[in-house]
Amino acid sequence: MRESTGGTRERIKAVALELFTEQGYEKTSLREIAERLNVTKAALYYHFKSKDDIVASFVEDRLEQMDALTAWADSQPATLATRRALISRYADTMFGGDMPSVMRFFEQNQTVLKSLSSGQQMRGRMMRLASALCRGDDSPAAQLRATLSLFAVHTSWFAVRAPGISDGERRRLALEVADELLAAIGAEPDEDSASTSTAGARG
Amino acid sequence: MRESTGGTRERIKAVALELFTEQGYEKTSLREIAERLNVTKAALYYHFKSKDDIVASFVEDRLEQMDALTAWADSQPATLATRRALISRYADTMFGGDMPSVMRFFEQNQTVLKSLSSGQQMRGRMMRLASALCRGDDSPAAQLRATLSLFAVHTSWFAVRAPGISDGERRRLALEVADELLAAIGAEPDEDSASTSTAGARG
DNA sequence: GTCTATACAGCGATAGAC
DNA sequence: GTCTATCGCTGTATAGAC
Repeated sequence: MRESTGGTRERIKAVALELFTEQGYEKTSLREIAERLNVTKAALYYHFKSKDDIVASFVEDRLEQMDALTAWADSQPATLATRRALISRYADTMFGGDMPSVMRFFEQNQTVLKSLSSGQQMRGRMMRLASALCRGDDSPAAQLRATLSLFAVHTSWFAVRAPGISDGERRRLALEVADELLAAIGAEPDEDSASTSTAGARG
Repeated sequence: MRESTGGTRERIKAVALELFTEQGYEKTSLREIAERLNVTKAALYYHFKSKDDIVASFVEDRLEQMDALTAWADSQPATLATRRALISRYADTMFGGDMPSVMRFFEQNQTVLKSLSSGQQMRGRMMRLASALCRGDDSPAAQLRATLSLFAVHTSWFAVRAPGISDGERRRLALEVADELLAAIGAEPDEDSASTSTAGARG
């Protein structure tokens, strides 16, 4: 390992992630982070180029995770079973996995992440995941359903207001609703869903 | 009318809404707004108590709009038809209505609005709308479905990446998916959806 | 290589003059 | 109703101690 002084860099990451998630990126100052670690603001600048760079540091791992997820999906047949397995694996990374906290941070800081480069990368990965979820059906309805199924996983964290509900139940609930959305992808359109179908060429 | 100098207050509101939506609340400075109006920062403080207060000013109208929507829903029978009519009216305020721009601002600034008082009010109204959407079925699944149906309306703005798709088509699409989600509310559970059942094993 | 001290321009906000 | 001047704070940058 490269940290020689007891992993100050890792401690910064941990505290920053906690504070950013709790009170938001913009409302958390570097002074606040530094004080919590009993160092000065400037010390942070030895370990990170900027405030944004702190975010980038703990987003990178997550990017690789999502890339792996997308790559796996693309190697599977474009069936409902694959879609369901994909959303289930995605839920694993949100609920049980090694870093659900990073995703909570992301969910909490959507706005500011739009202007952060790492946020835009994350956004791109999200869209690619949604694309993987509706492979074989690039209709607008399928795109919307795929995106909403990802949202179901995110939303189950705060939308469900039940007294003593557990994380496991939230996960199961999210997948139940997500599965229904995914089941409607790839099915033949029973209505006039033709509309503007210029049959977009997708890469 | 109360504006004597040509409606400076209204001009501030208009410029602020535009900039906040375009580049985000935190990344827009009062100096930027003031310069655009050829006044100084301090002049803004005659018209508004704070930066937050500018947001509150154009959020208030929207709150009343949502209150009216919720009140109407509560006066109707708790049927699927009511739910569908409600989400349709909601989509009207997002797409065709008088101020879709305010909603776009909201969608763009979710994070910061969590700490703004007007944002919390808005959040509360959103939850009440979701509650109205699942009246008669307070199961966790129903709450999740109701929330997602609102998200379907929001999400259709950016999740659907089709070349020349129109606002009307986005609206129709959003309602198609939302209707499916709403149809599953209040229906008798055909599975082991017995709420607190600890049987979470899904494969 | 790790950190402190110090400085800077810009921020939201306030006080008081015109 | 709008100004100038100022406050404490922010993210960022650099010089230099160990």
